[in-house]
Amino acid sequence: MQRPGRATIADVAKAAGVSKATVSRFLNHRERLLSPDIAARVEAAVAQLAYTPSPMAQALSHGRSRLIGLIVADITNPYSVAVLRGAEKACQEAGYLVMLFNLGNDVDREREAIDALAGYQVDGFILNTLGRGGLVDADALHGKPAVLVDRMHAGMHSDFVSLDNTAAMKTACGHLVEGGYRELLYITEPLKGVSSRRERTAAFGACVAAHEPRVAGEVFECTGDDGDALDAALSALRKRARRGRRVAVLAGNAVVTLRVAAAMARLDLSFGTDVGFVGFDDAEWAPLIGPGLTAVAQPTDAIGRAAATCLIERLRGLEGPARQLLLPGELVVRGSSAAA
Amino acid sequence: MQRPGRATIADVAKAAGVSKATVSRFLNHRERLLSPDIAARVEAAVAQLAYTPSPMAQALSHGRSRLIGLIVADITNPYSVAVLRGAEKACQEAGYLVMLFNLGNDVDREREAIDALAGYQVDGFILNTLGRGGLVDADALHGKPAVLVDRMHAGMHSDFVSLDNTAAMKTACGHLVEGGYRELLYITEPLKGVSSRRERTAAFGACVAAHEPRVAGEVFECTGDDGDALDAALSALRKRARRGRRVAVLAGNAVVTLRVAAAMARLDLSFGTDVGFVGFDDAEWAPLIGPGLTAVAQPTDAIGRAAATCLIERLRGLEGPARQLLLPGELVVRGSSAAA
DNA sequence: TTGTACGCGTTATCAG
DNA sequence: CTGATAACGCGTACAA
Repeated sequence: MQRPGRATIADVAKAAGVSKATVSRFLNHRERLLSPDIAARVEAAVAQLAYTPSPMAQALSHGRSRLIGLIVADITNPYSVAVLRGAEKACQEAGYLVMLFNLGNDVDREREAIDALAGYQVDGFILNTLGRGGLVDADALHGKPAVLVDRMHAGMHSDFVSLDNTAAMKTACGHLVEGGYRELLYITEPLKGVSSRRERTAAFGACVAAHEPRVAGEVFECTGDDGDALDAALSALRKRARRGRRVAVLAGNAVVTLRVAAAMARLDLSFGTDVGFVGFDDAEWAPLIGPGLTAVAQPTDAIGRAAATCLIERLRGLEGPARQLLLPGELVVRGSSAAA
Repeated sequence: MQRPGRATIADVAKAAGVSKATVSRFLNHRERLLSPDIAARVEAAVAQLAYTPSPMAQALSHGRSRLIGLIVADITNPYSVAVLRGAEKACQEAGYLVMLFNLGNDVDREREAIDALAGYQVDGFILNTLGRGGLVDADALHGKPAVLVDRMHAGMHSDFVSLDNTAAMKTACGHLVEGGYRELLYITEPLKGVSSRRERTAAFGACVAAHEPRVAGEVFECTGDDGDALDAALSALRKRARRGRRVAVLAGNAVVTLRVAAAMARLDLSFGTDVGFVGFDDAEWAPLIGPGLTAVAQPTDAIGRAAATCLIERLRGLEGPARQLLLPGELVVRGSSAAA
């Protein structure tokens, strides 16, 4: 029994009557032959002392830590949590541990986060951040590989995993148009150069253009502070509906969906009857609001898994240009987008 | 310029023309006097090379890693995320980093999680788990301190931080009784020995007893699989309301609230008019369901902070018996518990 | 006040 | 096939 920590490789070596090197080889280079009796002795000693190598010491010596740094812009965002969950699962299966760093929406802390994580010798990064706090380039990453999730950073050629925003938006718009909606309002958080927001907004514009002049569309950037502006936008939309032209809102993510739902309640408007609705992100509460909220469900688990897998492939030495994985969303139809 | 990693203490020493020990002292023992010119040289070298000590090597050598292991039963639970957020903030402020391990509701992986984290020399643990997978005692913690959050483990004398369940339940019940509700149904996830669930259930029983025979109460354990049973329980409750005796449901947490809301929709029942409602956990969507869901808001951020602070105090050497921090909840009244 | 030498636990190299 | 030995980066007795 050891008093302080766990058994070390030296303890095992002593117990087995061999050298530390032999023990190390027994564990790491099983392919090379060891004389059977020595192997047996080592194995017994390892088992008896319940020996586990110290990842810290391994990291120091061998260079790899089997740690993956996951940086999230805002852990409050259910999307991020869902992705994190998928990534964590994949990492654990591959023998990696995740170190989480939450930016709490403080853009400037991204550099700090990377440095802190790099200090612990993480083998690579999964980044779900804005990437605006001081140009996160390959250099700032301390030469370690990274995978970007949902948000592309300008001038960074890392692997990238995300929802296929263009296709998803096309599906959502198509569904509404088919259901008879003719005035579409896309509500998004302020673009601020966030790639996913820009992509969705651009795709929205393209969809509307494809149906013009039968369909009209508008974009509204919605901040958290200014509920009045949102109310105004919604009631304007409602008023603009004339001659049976039905109106609908598309929400850029779950946060916006919540804001829209609150505004609808304030204005005493009903989903589906007064205003059609489709939102990105299918939250657990989506079926319970009004007649049920139609949503574009993101394959968050798959996105997280893909990000982790991608990164681990790189860690295993995969070379080649940056890859882009765009995963398809799924439209979950509920009462809020009922046809005429 | 270093090719591989960052500058090491040796690089700084060389650049300043001193020994590694001097550099180390300059950083760690500022109180002791160093000759001013040497100090200046070291300082300059440190700045110029942008030197940062490797936490890994520090951990290996000095024993402490400035890492805190946070083990969560289920990261999908918004409560856990909120607590995590508070804990993470406090940790960062104190210079600690959080390593997250998510059990994904797999009880048996708790031991695995602790061992993995201990391998990385975490200085202590924050545990939000069931504590049933193989008796997590002080021994299994590798001698490191721990703080329990929300769920007490049997036979473990660690610090404990949680909502004051008894007081919160008393407030919730009192509010309903005062509002004229006379038939109360408390719906909880299966108790399974989870301390917080048991406490709330016990407190519910006590509250009902205090008002008997004016008020009647019942407890229903609601699994995720069996929606029919929940529907039956709800419609039974509804039927049992006679002679103007109003009925209400209390939900043990946000997950249950979601299930209840779904069941209410299936049965075409309305919150507030048909059935009163108060739920534990005030989720962001609570105001948007029906007439707004009355909720017991937990001080999740404070709980997380308190847990982290508690642990860090122990890490700094605080002795003494295990402490219990019970933080008060806040009742947020909305339409679902409207008075007669 | 500063430098030397060693230990932390592991892996890799190089002899044997 | 196996055993010394030198890193890895840092803190700290101990010596000067």
